[in-house]
Amino acid sequence: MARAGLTADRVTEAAADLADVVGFDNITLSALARGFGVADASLYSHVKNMRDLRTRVAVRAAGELADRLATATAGRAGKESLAGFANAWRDFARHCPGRYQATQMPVEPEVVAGSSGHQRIMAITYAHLSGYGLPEPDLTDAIRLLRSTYQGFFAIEASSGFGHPRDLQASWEKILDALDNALTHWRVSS
Amino acid sequence: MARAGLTADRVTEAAADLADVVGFDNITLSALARGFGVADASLYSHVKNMRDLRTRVAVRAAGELADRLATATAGRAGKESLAGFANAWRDFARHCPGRYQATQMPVEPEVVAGSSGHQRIMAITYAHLSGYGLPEPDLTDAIRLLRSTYQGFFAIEASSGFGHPRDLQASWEKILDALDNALTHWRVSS
DNA sequence: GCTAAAACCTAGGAGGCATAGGTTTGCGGA
DNA sequence: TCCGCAAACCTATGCCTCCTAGGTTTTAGC
Repeated sequence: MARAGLTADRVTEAAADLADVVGFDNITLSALARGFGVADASLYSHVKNMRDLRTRVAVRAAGELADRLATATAGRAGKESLAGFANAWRDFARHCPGRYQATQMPVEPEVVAGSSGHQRIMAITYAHLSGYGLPEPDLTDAIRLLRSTYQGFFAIEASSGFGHPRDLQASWEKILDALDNALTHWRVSS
Repeated sequence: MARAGLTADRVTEAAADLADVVGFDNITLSALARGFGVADASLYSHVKNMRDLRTRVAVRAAGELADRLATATAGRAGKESLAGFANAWRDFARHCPGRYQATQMPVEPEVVAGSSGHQRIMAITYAHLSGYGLPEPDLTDAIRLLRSTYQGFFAIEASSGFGHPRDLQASWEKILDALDNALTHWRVSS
């Protein structure tokens, strides 16, 4: 009978697609195998185990996110760069929820070191704030603020956790204003 | 043989304790049953199913968090209130990670409506910012900013996601300063 | 002591992860 | 062209988890 032509890459891609549908926490080797018309055990030739698969998805998703962030911040500075970065990130979280969740997965330092996606995200994050002229360690503090705010916002948005009737897009824009303001008037450590 | 004396409440408490150890996403009815020296099926007399158990833990944890937030903000205003609120929340997230995760669980509106913990958290959140004098809808926007930032920070902290060597406590204090500043100089909608 | 509800049991099915070890497919080289 | 080998895929199996059905034992109140 015709073979499915499995590959670690194809399995990873299918897992990422599945994650976008059912959530990164709910992907299943069995479901993937069913999708390929293959027995569960067959996947273990391409992926070490569940954890390995999730890590692969995380690395792949990080690469895709890095691409988006790069184009969104290219040639921009200041508030424009901040908004481009944040909106690109939010778009990714909304349109590819499973992949986004994957980018938040805790992974070993060795994996991060070997993942160009993770590396590029960090580099872009630092670079896109250069217009605000913050010195270290304040720059790192500021990045931690932004990262926390974005991640929290996307997580709450994804779980429909904002119950108040206030328009969410309006809140989002107000938050970006507030963050820009916080960066502009940042009080540098003595 | 001696009975374990199970109760929906005792099962919920045990589940919360277990969540603090293994993570809210990793609690297991089997593990709880083992802990009580009881068969898996016995637990179904007290909780409907896994989802019901998680919801119960979420409601209980929300109550505990509300207590802490209440005492942390009592008699304070402005920056003091902000810091008290934020630090109490962070303490909770760090010392009771499973319970904290439970408070973030998406629950049906009916459950929220019937959970005094969830209601009190919302009330305290709005009340503790009264000193900044923000009108609606800006107050809601500001609260969404704080909530996002805290939730994101705690999640990243819990997963050891802050890789940079910069002292985390220092970053946290800097972030609180920035948030206080953002609230103090908030630009109200026209 | 009797009774009814609450607490707990055994049995069993469905589905998920993972390993061991065997079979088929397809491709490069003699 | 055919051989052999590696990759792709298989069956069988074991363990864990959730959950249901239906039965038994304990406990508390009258």
